Amino acid sequence: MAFPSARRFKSLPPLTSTAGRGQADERSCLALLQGCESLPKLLQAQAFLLKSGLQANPLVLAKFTSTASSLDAVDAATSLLFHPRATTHLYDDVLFNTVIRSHANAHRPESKQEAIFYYSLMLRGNLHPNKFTFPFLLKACAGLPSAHGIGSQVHASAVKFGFADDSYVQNTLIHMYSSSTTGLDCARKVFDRNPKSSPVTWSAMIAGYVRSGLSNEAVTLFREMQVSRVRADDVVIITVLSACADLGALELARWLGSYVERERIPKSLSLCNALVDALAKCGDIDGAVAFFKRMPERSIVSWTSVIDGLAMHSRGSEAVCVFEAMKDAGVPPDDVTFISVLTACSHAGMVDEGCRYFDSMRSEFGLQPKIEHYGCMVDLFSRAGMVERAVEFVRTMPIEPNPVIWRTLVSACRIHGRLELGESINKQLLDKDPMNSSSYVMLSNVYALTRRWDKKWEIRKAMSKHGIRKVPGCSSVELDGEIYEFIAGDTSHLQYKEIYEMVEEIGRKLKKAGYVPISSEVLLDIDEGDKEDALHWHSEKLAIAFMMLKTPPKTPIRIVKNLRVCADCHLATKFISKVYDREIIVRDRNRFHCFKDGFCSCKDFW
DNA sequence: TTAGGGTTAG
Repeated sequence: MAFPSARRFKSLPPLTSTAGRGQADERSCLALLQGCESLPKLLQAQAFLLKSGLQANPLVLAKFTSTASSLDAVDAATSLLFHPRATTHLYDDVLFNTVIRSHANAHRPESKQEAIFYYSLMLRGNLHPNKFTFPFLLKACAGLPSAHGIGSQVHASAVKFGFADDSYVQNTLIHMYSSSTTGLDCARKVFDRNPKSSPVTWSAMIAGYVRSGLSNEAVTLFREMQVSRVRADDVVIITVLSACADLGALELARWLGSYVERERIPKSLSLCNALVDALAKCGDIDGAVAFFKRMPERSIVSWTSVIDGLAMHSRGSEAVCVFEAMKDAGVPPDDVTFISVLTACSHAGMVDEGCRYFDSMRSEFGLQPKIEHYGCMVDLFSRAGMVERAVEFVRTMPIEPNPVIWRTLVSACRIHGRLELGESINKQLLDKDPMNSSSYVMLSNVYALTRRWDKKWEIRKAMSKHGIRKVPGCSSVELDGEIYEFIAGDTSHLQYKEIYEMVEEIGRKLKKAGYVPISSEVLLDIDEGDKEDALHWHSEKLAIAFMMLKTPPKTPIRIVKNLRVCADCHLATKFISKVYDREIIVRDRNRFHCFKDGFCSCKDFW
């Protein structure tokens, strides 16, 4: 058989011999390849293989490719395998599986594409795939942006060769299809057809929902799994915990923590990390820190999760302490850690510390700041009211600013009363990024603040011209293990009349206590009385009223929002926390607000 | 040689 040459050959030293040298050389080659993890070692082995003429020995080649852990090593190994002078009649399915697996496991989309290329090479050489081939191949498909399209072709191939019913193939099919939003229905079809006796099948489908942002569906499926009495393992728990983190489902996250203890599920490092992350993102930062402290082993992910959690809760100085402890423990921070540390400084108004840490990325750790780190710095200056400095920072930064950075600046201008500057930046932003609804909403806010209703009307027209709609505000709460969602002005809830009456009652009590609604938050040119009404029905107030009705006095109320808290809801919630003596913990789009005794943990700084 | 997961600016 004749294989076309692979596309990316490294230049290889000239061959001194192509003849096999017998068993002794084969054994020494295998010994050399044992534990051959690093690239220099692999290249050394590669040279030895060529020298001894063993580069076409399938046993040696399979070993060679399977030891290749880094991308460069995979390249080096395959270039040797498909060397023009390699003796191709020795190629077999096992060898190709090894090559496909190495490429499927490499973290780079091009490598996944390569895996598929080698499969086509295999078929062109009239080699038949075996049952191991498809799980590798489908995993490669899952990593591609066009997973659904290519994956279904591979699926058809698995059917043709009679391996589609294998349980490993079925589970990887679920994973592959659910890796793209368009394939979620296909994944569910495969899932529904399966016996579902293994936790692998369940976690593949549950994770698919989480990846598509359907965490509620993920939790529902986990409950079905409980009913069907399949024992969850650590991977299932990790997946469901990530759904909890997304939803802010604290009760469920805590329940999973105790389930792990009760069922003696192995507390792997990843599982512990997932629990720390979920507890922090669900608002139980003290629980997260306590669990983190008890962990027998900690990775960079554990440290970063805890720093990030503290940052979200405005506990900047504690976050910085943990960061220092991490360095003392000999764990060097990476770029993700720095995003968390800089966020911590930003949310706690620690400008000097933030600048120092930003500089230390390069000077102490040799890390090149990315656009996200520049974004953190713009946010750091902006929140602290240093608008000029933020603008200057953007002007001189060595990377092209992206829309996120421009939006951060616009928002700073609005909060700190620099309306003209904000307006001009916002207009540029709309030119560059005309399809983003938040740019329109922000500019519309500026016009509302300056009472330029005609301009606001133009914005509304521009939005409808582009077919853009404002994302509706949504607040959710967890009660007895159920998640209840509220959307502004929503009347679909069964008890909506009671809820609306409660909102009215709260409003009356608040006014007696001195609350004056902030009506500039209403983006309509209606009279003041109607504006107050519109504010009443913000989703956050509906959620609070619902929990007031449903829980005993003094029970803390936890709310998860999809947008940032508006100024009026922020003020009203402060009053509610005092008047009703309730702790109210709100997770907004990017941080936590803990309202207690009339104050918020963000110190009105968000 | 086989499957499922895992911290990221606003």
